[in-house]
Amino acid sequence: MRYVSTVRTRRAEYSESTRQALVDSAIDLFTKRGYAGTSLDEVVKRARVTKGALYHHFSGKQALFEAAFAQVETRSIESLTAVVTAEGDAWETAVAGLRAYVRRCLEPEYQRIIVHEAPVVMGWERWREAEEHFSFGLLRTAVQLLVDAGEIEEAPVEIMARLLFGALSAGASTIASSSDPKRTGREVERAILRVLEGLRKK
Amino acid sequence: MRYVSTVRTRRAEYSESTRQALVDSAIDLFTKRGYAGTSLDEVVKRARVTKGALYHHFSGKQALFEAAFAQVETRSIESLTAVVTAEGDAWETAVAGLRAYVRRCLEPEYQRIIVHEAPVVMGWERWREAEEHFSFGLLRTAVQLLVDAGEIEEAPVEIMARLLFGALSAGASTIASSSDPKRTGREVERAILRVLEGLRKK
DNA sequence: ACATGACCATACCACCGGTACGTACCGGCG
DNA sequence: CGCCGGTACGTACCGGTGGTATGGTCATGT
Repeated sequence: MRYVSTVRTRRAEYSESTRQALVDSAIDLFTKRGYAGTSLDEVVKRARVTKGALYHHFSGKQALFEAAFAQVETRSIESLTAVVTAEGDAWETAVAGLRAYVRRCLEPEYQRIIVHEAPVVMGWERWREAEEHFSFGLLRTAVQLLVDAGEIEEAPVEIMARLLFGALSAGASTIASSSDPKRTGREVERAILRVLEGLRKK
Repeated sequence: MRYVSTVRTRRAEYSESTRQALVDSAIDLFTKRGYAGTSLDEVVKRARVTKGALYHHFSGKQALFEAAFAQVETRSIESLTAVVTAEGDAWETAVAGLRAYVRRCLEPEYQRIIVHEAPVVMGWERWREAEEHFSFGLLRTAVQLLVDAGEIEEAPVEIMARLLFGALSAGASTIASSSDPKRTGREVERAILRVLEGLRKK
């Protein structure tokens, strides 16, 4: 069967719908119980299909996770790019992007799936590669913009972005598990800002 | 049977030996294939015992992992405390400790078990609690010492230590997966030093 | 109209973590 | 020395899970 781009059959919509239901179910369960803790039986049960449907759309549990990963990341990118690519002072937009990213890190689905589970489930190398097109890629371009604008001193952008990424993730985890997330959130933001200020050209 | 502290029966030595063999086997396999990827059958096979022995010494796979975790961390602590508690300039010893820690992060067993797998296997909260007595506790005291010595500006030590911990882990991962680890190692060290210098009081 | 393939359900298998239970053997005691 | 209690395992088995094999249904191209 050839899918002509102009047409969109009803059957194709059904198929896409079940696929989407599977991914949504997966995101929900992976967030709550983690990768190892969720069974495919439960995923298909919530999506009201069977494993036959799952294995038709995905090659396995791993692939299902990667689809969930991509979906969560895509949702993030859409809102973040708007912030980072805004006009105006480079430093200000960078700080705004930082705040936005920290907020996103607080969402349970991002916290669990992207930050914590993905590196072990996908393997660090593959995770790194995937992140090039998503959050990390955005962060790196943001750092690059700061360097280009002469705000921070010349440095290997790749390395700096990696370190910042790690610090942000750790900060997000700290906030998420804090007994007073609001307060901790402010402290983390202040701390990261201080780090950035330390890197800033005088 | 009461174990009098002065005596050490031959039987007890055998038992301790098999326990140690199990932990060693676990460390080896967890490092190579990760937690989910290693089966208990293989662990006991390499240790030349059966699951009966394993479940006599440990309550389950999770407990075995935590034993491996503790062993790897204990090995690290011994060498690191020597560096950090050395006499001399606070700034210098902190930098030396940093170098030592980055080196340790490059060991595959530390990289995989402590940095990557532990937070998901043990759960972030429990991992955080355990790390209080190990690497992270050491890092935090190091940061505290710097603050006390007036080297860096006042700040929530807990938060700063968390961020540094995350940055260090990310740096270590970057080095480990680099095509030119030596060069990347130098760059990461320089980058982290620059971050620290940025925090330093003028 | 018929073949074809997309889409999905059902039944089943191999494997893994965990449990139940049996056993060999050491160490103390009368 | 004989008995006994408990430790330190080995063996057999179970429920559940990821993955596969097979078949059925229905839209769509020819």
